[in-house]
Formats: sequence, structure tokens, C-alpha cells
Amino acid sequence: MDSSARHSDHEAHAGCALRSRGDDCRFCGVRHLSICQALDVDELDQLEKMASDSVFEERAVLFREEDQVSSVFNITAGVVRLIRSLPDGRRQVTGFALPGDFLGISLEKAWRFSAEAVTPLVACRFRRSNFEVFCEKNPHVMKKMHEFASHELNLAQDHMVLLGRLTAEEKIASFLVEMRKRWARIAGHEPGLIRLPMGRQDIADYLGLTIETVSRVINQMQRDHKLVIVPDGVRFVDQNYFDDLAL
Amino acid sequence: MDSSARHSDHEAHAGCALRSRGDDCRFCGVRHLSICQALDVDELDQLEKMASDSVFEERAVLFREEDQVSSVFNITAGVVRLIRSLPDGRRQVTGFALPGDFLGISLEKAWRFSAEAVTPLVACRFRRSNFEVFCEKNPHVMKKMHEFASHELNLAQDHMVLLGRLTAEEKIASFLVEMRKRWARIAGHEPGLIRLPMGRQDIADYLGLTIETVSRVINQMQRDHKLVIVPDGVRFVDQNYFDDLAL
DNA sequence: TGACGCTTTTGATCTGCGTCAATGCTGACA
DNA sequence: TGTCAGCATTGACGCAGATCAAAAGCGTCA
Repeated sequence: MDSSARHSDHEAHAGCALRSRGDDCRFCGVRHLSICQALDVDELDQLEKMASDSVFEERAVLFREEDQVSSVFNITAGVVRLIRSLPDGRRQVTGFALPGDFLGISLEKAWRFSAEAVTPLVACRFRRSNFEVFCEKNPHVMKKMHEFASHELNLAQDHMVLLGRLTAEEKIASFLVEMRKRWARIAGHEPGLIRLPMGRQDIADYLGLTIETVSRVINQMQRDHKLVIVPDGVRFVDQNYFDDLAL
Repeated sequence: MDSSARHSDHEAHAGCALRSRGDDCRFCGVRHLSICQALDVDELDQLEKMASDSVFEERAVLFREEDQVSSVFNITAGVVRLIRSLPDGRRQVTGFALPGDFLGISLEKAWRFSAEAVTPLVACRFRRSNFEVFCEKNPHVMKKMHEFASHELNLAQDHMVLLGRLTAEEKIASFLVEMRKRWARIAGHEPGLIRLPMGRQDIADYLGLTIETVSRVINQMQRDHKLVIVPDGVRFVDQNYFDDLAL
């Protein structure tokens, strides 16, 4: 098998299943989505020497809030929930990390949120100390990190509007549209099925709602022929309804 | 007046009143709080050549969502509200910028939020194009920008927890504690008076509440002897009450 | 000094979503 | 094939905070 065939083979399956870099970053299925897109062949080579694939089971904890940041991660396959918890058990899911997403952009000493595998997971792992040196040595990698952080900040502000000012129905619609866009970017085309690998409780904690409200709203949408609920996700029936409601 | 006397004079007034750099960054009252803290004398010199003081009246619009980013700002004196608006008029205040805060950290083409002066304002203004070149030429300035952005991201995540999971009472308490900390950092000591130059509507839009709820909760706190309302702010009576409630 | 405009406060009422409780569904395993 | 555990759904009811409406402060200006 020549390298171009291997390459396109990997691209075709981006985001679909468990899948490692195969020990060669050049053929990584999420490279075009990730921080690595910024790197030239030389830098990619350096980075590869620092990388190790690591696999997590569903529900595995990658790290907890307050833990020292000893590794940073590039998600290769699977979904992660990022969680802030209050002392009394209330939770806010601050985001979901999908293939191509990077955990550890901030270069701070300790994690400010916990990360748990929603599905079986493959991640490209770097020792934090190595990665930090790598960033400092390559200014345009630092710039890329900054661009990623800025993008995250914009998304965080979008989410503030959602949490502070949208109704339950608008929140759900926005969430579904967001997931559709993100999966589309990963797959390279608009998917018919919007995959929702996370449970209702995670969706509720992401949207600042209760599990009952999430369930009620989605099922009402189905009764109103706006979508159909299918195993592992939903399918839009009335696209315009969602585009009109979403943030 | 020698320069050290001028310096301490400026420090003493940090955050109190309208006050410019006086055309010399070395004596800037907010330098130790701002992005400029990262710079050595040489870099500060370069930056100064690019800087111009600009003054805004109360209610002035610094820029609007979607506007091209032609300038970036370092707030010298006064307070700015940062706003995301929905088409139907609902608003979310994503943050308040205080002296030392920087607007334009993301280096994106267009603003993603509007900025309006809550009080009369002095800001140190840089042409975006100049500033970007300056960042690219000085890697550790880029790193500092990234650190600022990362910090903002953490604050944004804190605010998501507040918006998604706190009660009205907890939101108000968290807000007051946040403002106390931020003014303390600017003044260099814990202030007796917590200055609230923004109106009730801005506070409501920051916390995802209505103006009536903000008013009711604060006035109830006063009736319960947790604080006293004074012109331009509040004063804590029962510090522990707030520390226990706040995020 | 009084009239005006704007913000804040207060009261009465309503409602969207939370809470509590029960039932249903699905997949794993004996 | 039945049992069990963990999620999702559904229903009944309650309440925190929204909405609607009015009054009270308060700075500004003629």
C-alpha cells in the first residue's frame, strides 16, 4: 500500500471509529482539524517523537479539576465531556471535545475542569513539559495555540448567551445545530444523522437544564415532526425550524 | 518632580479617576495590571510609539459586533460593558472591562461583541495592524497574549457555571465578590466600598436575570443586614455570607 | 423650584422549568 | 428467557424568577 492510498483511506474514516495515528502524524485522520494543521513536515516530525497514543474506556477520567497538567491531549477518536462541579454536586458541562479538539491549550499548571470519556476514546498524548518547550521554540505554533484559544473564547461567549438568555427550546435547537455543524466538519459533509453519543444528563448539564426538560423538549419536537429520535442521535425533519430557533 | 515620585503618584490613583499614560508608558498607572507588564523597557518604547490615548464619554460605543477590528484597546480608566445581542433585542453582557483590561486579545478580523463605555473612559489605543506585527516580532508578547486569552477562557467557564447552575441570590453574591476582588487588584488593597458603576440592567444582563430580580435580591440583602446600598455601589456587612454563597 | 426623563424599587400575578414520583425501555448477564 | 441496572420518558404539582404595572428617587435644566 503506498502512502497516498493510506492517506485517503484514513481521511475517509475521519471521526467514524477508533483509529490511531498509526505512528505517523502525516496520515492522521484528524490532522486537518487539529492544532497540527499549522505544522510543516519538520515540526510534525518533532511533535511525533513526543506523541504517544493513549486509549480510554467509556467513562474513564482523563484528568480532574485541580490535577497538575502532566499531559496534554489531541482527541483522535471519540467524545469527551468537560465538567466543572460545585461542592454540592451541581455540574456544568462546559463543553464536549470531539475528534481534532485539543485539551491543554492554556498552558496553565493545573486543570480548571475535569475530562471524562463519553465514548471509547483514542487520544494523542504529549508530556506537557515537552509540549511547552515545543511551543516556545516554534513561534507560529504559539500563534496557532493562541488562535485556538481565541476561538474557544468566542465559543464560550456564544455559550454564555445560550445559558443566560435562551429558552429551553432554543437551547436544545442550538445544541443540535451545533452538533450537526461539528460532525459535518469532521466528516467533511453534512450528515443525515446527528450523533449524540452523550447521555441526556450531559446535555442537560451543558445547557443549564434538567434531564426531564431535555427529554420533554426533544420528544415534543418529535411529536411536532421537527425531528425523529433514532438510536445514538436524532435526524432533522424540519431544518428551517432549527435554523430559525438556533442562536 | 522626579520620575519615582511621579510613578508612586500614579499608582496611588490607579482606577480612581480619568488619567492618561501622560505619553510615557513607564509611568502608566495600569501597567502592572495590563499586557504591558510583560514588556521590557525596549519593547515598551516600541509600543509607546504606536499608542495614542483616546477618551470616550459615558455611553459611547467603542465598537460594535461585526465591525472590523481596526484598533485594539488597553483600558486606562473607566469601565466598559461587552455585549452580545440577539436579533430580538435580548442582551447578554459577556463581561465588564476594568482598568488594565485589554480589548482585542483574539487578533481576529471582526469583533464578536460590542463595547460601550459605562463611565467616562480613557483607553490606550493601538492600530490593529501595528499591534499584530509587534506581537509577531516579540514571541514573549505573543505568549503573554496567549496567557491573557487563557485566563479569559477560565473566567468565561466560571461564568458558564454561574449562568447555568446558580440561583439568583448566588449569582448576585458571586458578582459582588468578583467586583470586590477586581477593584482590590486595581487599587492594591481590599476596598470598603464595592463600586458598581454599571446600572442594574447591565448587572441583570451579565447574570442572566431581569432588572427586577437584581433589584429585589440586592434590596433583600440590605433588609437582611448582609450589605448596605450606597451611592455608586454597595458595602459588605456580612462578609462570610457572601464568601459562602459565591462560586 | 418644579417639571421632565431616566433609573430603581416595589407589588401582584403568571408561567417555564424544576421537582418528585412512577413507569418504560434496552442491553448485559445468568 | 427472566432479571436486573441504568437510562429515558411521562405525569402531576410547585416555585423561583419572569412579566406587567405602578410608584418612588434623583439628577438636569428651564
